[in-house]
Amino acid sequence: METLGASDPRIDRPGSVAEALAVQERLRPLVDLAGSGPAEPATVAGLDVAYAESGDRLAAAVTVLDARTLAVVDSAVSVGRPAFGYVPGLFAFRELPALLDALDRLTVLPELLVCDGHGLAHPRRFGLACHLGVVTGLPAIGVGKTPLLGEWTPPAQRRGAWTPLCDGDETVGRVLRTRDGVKPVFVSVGHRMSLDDATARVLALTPRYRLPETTRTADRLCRDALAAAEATARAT
DNA sequence: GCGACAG
DNA sequence: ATCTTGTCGC
Repeated sequence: METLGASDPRIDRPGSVAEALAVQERLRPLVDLAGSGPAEPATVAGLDVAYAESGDRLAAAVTVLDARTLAVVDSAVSVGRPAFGYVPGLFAFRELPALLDALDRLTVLPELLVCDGHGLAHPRRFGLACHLGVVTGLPAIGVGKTPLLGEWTPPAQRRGAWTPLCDGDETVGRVLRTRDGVKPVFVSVGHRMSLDDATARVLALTPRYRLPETTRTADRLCRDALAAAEATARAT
């Protein structure tokens, strides 16, 4: 259950901030902004990671939901170590190896990835959702709980209301109210998905709570997996 | 120069 | 992210 070492041909494992920035610059042009993904995917995956307080271990989880019923139809976890320090803007390098390993363990290939973090709403327009999308080739969207950058005004209190998230002249995402009167989330395009479709998808995934069912199920799974790994480590 | 800064 | 108590509400 351990994350494989530093040998995943799909990704780079930068050893410095400068190297990580170079990787983002190189991959950024590969993001598909045409929205070539299915407007109504049959399956949607949620991805999330939990960290041990010691900071030396993490658990990544992916849950695949039936897009219509929101029932979990598959899931997988991967326990490993953070692959990079936490640096705002380089966040993806920290979780990518473990998330890809978890994706590899799935039986059902999801048609859309819903990431816990941003996509284009990123200083170099290449947040975790873009990175995961490009590396896997799957449509992806980013849903952040707090903004990384951008100017915005609060959307109306009603579920479904939204305002643009802007970085200078560019609209990099949307501030979306997923529940009446509850703090909004920050939606941005990751890969092969339009902002309109991404918004519709997030609303379809939030019939009851602020956060998408995808991230909620993945969050519970990675927390449980981490707790189990910690318990095993303690007993060994 | 001084903050802000996804998880 | 994680650490943390109680508290308000359905």
